[in-house]
Amino acid sequence: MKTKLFIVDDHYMVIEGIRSMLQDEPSIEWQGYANTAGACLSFLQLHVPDVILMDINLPDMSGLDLCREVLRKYPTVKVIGLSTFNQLSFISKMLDNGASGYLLKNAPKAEILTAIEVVMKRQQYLSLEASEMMKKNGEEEAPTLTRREIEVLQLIAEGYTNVEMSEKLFVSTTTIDTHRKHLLAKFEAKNTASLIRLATKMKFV
Amino acid sequence: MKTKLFIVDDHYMVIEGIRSMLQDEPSIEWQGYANTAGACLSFLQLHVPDVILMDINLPDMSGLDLCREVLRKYPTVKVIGLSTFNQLSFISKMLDNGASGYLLKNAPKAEILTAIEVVMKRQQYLSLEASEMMKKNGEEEAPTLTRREIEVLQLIAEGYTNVEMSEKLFVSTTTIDTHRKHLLAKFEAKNTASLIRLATKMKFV
DNA sequence: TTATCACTCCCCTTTTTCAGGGATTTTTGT
DNA sequence: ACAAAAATCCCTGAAAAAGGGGAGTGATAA
Repeated sequence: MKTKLFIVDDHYMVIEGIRSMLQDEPSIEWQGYANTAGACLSFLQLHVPDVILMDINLPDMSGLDLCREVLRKYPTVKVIGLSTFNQLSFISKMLDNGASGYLLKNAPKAEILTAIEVVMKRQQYLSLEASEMMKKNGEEEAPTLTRREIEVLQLIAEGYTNVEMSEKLFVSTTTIDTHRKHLLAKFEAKNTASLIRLATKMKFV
Repeated sequence: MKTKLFIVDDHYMVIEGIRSMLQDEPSIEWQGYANTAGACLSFLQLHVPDVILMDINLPDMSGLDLCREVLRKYPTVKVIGLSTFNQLSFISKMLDNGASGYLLKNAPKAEILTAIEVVMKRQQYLSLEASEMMKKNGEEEAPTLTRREIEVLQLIAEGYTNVEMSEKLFVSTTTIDTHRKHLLAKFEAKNTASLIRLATKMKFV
């Protein structure tokens, strides 16, 4: 029984690479690829693969959202996240959204095959390098922010003062101050500078 | 006369993709690939290709430095930078370091061939999407900072206050304050928050 | 039907940063 | 050797942020 494989990635080179590596594998049935989340969802209306290799960064939708969406509609599909080193902060969120595993884009052929085998057995596959990176970077996990906090955070990063924000958002300056305190607490930052640095690294800004 | 092609990228999928796309091209002679800057330099001692496709991010050295190093030793080589969208800020630096062109990793086969042709004619190849992105982001140029200013900037980003920095660097708090004023002026930032945001985007932090 | 959470608002105090100056001493490049 | 750039130090006053409290409302989920 061949494993039906589909790929979503906006880099032709990556798609070509995987296709070239796996097209002669007897255990794999290459179903095709999509460059965008939209193209992926369209394809799934016609064919449902066993495994989807999915890039974290897509032009029209984040891989996070696409993953959730796909699994909501087609719960039997196994999703394996694809990423490069510097995007590891997203991976745990990807797993939270139901992905069965993740691979780094420098994975050799054997590792890709192993990952597909493992997730087909309904187990989780985590690449070694990546899970090590997770431990290192895992200490600084991105906090959960509310809508308003994200809004304020982004205005702070743009250089707005509390007074300016209060005028822009039609609330009191003390309200902004409260949001600010919550932001500092959630990021465990002692001042605006470290807050913005952390927020930028965690892609909030 | 075939064009001798070599690739430096730490993602197997990208290497496989390019190899698969170009291996049957009559105009291209595939010379091989390297995963690291070190491996690349070793290879070049034995064979000198016509064109090198070079990723901006390598594990052991930045593509910027590798590009400069390679061109210093082998000035006849043409280097084409490879990148994804979010690394465009590096591209202009890559060109400054002597690269002949750059491609995005979602480039189709035809574009890669065009790029190789163009740089072989000693012309520069800039991918359309990327050069557009350059224009947008090109307006905010990174200012020139002194050693001390970079030092202070990084400490600010880590959350140090002026007093803490003055103790760490064994200077007066007023000195730190002066550096800080210069930083704000150079970045045209009105406060610490926007300073750190800009500095992070420009890779100072 | 209570908690819980997000959002809002207020008080007070202290610390830190910003905005203006001005000025001296090292480095560094030519 | 000399000019330019960098690094150092100082003053004052105003503005902004941080630290520490408390508290009411509305929505929503258990």
